[in-house]
Amino acid sequence: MAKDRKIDLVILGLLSHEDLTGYDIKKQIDSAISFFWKGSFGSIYPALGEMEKGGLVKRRKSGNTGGREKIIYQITKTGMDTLKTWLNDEKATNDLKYETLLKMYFGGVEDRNVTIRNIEIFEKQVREDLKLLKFYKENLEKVLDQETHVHYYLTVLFGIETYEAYLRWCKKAMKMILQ
Amino acid sequence: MAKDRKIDLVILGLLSHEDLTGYDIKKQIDSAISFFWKGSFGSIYPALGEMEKGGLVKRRKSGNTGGREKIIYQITKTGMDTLKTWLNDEKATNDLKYETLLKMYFGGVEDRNVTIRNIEIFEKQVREDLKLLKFYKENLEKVLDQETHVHYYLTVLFGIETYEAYLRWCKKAMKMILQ
DNA sequence: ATCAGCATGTAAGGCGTTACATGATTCA
DNA sequence: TGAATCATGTAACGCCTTACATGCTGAT
Repeated sequence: MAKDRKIDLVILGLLSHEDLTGYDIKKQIDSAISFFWKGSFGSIYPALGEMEKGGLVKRRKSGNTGGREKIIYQITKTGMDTLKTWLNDEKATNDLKYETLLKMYFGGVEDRNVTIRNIEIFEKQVREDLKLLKFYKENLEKVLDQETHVHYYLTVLFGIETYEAYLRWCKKAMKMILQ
Repeated sequence: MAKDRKIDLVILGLLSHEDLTGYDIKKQIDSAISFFWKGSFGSIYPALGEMEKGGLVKRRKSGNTGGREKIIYQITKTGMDTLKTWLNDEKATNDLKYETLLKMYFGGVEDRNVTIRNIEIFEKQVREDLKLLKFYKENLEKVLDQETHVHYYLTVLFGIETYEAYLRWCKKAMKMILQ
């Protein structure tokens, strides 16, 4: 596996639950984990190819119904070991880039209305995302008896907790700027 | 200026307050804004060079005391305009990559002790960072009368608010896993 | 017929990190 | 004298995004 490429682990993680096509992987990244990770086709397909060469995943014989090719990938024993090794590795980098905060930090060169506007834009986005996260939460609560769903639930809880913190900050920040 | 390179804006933002060397810029990135933005010499020096060509920054005549060269950069009128245009631009991408959450999401393939350990590692880091953020907060409160410091203060408040949310999540998550 | 969604893949280019190369100054 | 800090810069390499190229299937 490539040295530091996290997309490989994301793919292995998804494949550890069920066999998927590259297209399915993209869809799952865009829905369930999109608020804390991103991935594009241009990174997924090449990664799948290299991982196949490396023996981390393999193609499953697919019942091609005469249509366009459709490659369903399956995780191998080696792939599963790689995933577990990573889970047990104590180092984890959380790489956060808030352009919004950059605009706060340097906002002093402009009129305060600009900063106010930037807080409003952020707040609007956060409210929308939070709504979605709460929807996920409700759905997961119906199936929490299954072990795997507890892990999904934890990430959703994380999202809700931080997004609510964002909203509290918006309120405080607005108050400070307006006074 | 390069199309989407945010390091340029960071540099312009820092130079809008005071003239700095590339080395100074790196130091400021590593201290004040490190919890929401990163930057290395390998990106700062080339960016400064290109921005000079583009007329966004210029070299200030420096009193070289016979020692090693030391280039002090100054923001130009064009640079200031670029900075302001960016501040007024409504789009801002907050790009978050939490490897910790990835490990939560896929934690189901391993024993729950692994997930517990990963939460503990995260919590330890958060506690340390939070201590530092609170130290910054106290120092800023002494100089809050100055307009610029209000903007710095806002980012620190953001950090504290979210890091405290992280800790609340750690507690909840631990409880869920242990039950 | 045509459009959205399914499906795979490549190419160009941008951005960034790490490691390396170089050398001065200051302090123990 | 040696280490830490100040100071600038380049080279190699890796990773990712965007845009493009291609074509099937099913619904309207």
